[in-house]
Amino acid sequence: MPRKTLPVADGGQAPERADAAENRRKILAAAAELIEARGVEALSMDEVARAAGVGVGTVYRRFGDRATLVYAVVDARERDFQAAFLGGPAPLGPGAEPRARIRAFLHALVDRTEEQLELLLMAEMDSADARFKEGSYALYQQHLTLLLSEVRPDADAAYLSDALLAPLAANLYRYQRRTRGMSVARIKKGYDDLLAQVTG
Amino acid sequence: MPRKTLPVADGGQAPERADAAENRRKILAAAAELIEARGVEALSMDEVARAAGVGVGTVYRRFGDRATLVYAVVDARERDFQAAFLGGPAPLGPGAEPRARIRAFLHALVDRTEEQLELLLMAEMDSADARFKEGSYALYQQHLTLLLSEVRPDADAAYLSDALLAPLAANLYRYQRRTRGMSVARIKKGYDDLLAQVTG
DNA sequence: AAGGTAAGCGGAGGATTCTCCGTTTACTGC
DNA sequence: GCAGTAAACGGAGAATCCTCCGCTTACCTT
Repeated sequence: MPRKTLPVADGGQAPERADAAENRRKILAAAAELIEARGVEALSMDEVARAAGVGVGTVYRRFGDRATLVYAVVDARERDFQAAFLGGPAPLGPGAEPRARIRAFLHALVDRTEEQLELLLMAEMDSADARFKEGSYALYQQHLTLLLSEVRPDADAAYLSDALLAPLAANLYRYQRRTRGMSVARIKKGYDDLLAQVTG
Repeated sequence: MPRKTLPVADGGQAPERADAAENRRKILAAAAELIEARGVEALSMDEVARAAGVGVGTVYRRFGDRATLVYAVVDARERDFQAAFLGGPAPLGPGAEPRARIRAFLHALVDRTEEQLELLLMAEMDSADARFKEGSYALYQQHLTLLLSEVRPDADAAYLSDALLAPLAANLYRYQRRTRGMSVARIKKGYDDLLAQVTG
């Protein structure tokens, strides 16, 4: 039953040979281009392999599965956002008080979910844990945990940040927007209320 | 590209012919049995069809896709839980004060997520919105919204209940439990803290 | 109770994802 | 340089999901 076999995360980080690195670049570029051109829905692994000029086996060795590949594309697109909250200007970046940074961070995250919705959705659907394992989730969660622990040192900041990021799961977000017709403003307002309660 | 085509929810509710209803029953029973016997991972639609004694096309006409079928099985298993919070004894059922009911409800939901994790995971992965569209999510969300609006009439209860249910998404829950090693108790405690803040 | 019709049925086949493993290639130590 | 080895490559093929459409059947109307 080859439908899905979650690839075991290999603990050791072998330094990756030169040809392998080159192929990773080619594959990533090809995937990004194909998505740009025809949408995520239409992205097939065979096609990516052909466009990148490698065998399909190579695509799978580098990226494990579809979801991981798509997340890699998302990540590449988000590099600048990540730089912004790590080292950019306040209130997103350092300098502002924690409460303000948390708020700015979550609002920004709502915006990027809105923008990348299609991609995120596709990636989430293909693999149960690519979102957490491969995507930038770990980074976001860590960032939020740190900020929260400053504001509420008594609480389980790690759990709390999971809980605050959870409503941004692509499938829920899409359901709220498309099926229930909630506006982006309403979602942000909902977050504000939540934050007002949680961060005091 | 036939990988996925979300079935359009047909607004009209044609009353379903007798043979169709019978086949639905047979398919559901076969699916439940196969899952029981060999796990969700190994469940193939062709196999379900064969075990139920119908064509594979019939399975798809009745249930649209894998996710919907799996959710139907989950729902069948959860009938009693649903009865418990709708009409059972307090604090889950009516009679207790809203705050206590909310707490009992979420704790119970954590337990059922723990129990049905494999099934929920599989169903979530196959379809982006089967969880919301087909599963009992709507019921849970409605219930929670009602309780919340009693406690916090000023807030956006609908959004808030989405946000409180979001951490129970199977993929996040599994990640917390398996990869990060959080205990069930810790998760419940996290909820308690959240509730203490949100419901005052 | 007979005829008409909308709904249901079945299973072959297209499309896709991912695995497997024999062959090729980049790096290391001498 | 050169040989040895671990890593990477490629693509055929297995497994699966879901669609399509010609045939069949339950239900309603008269």
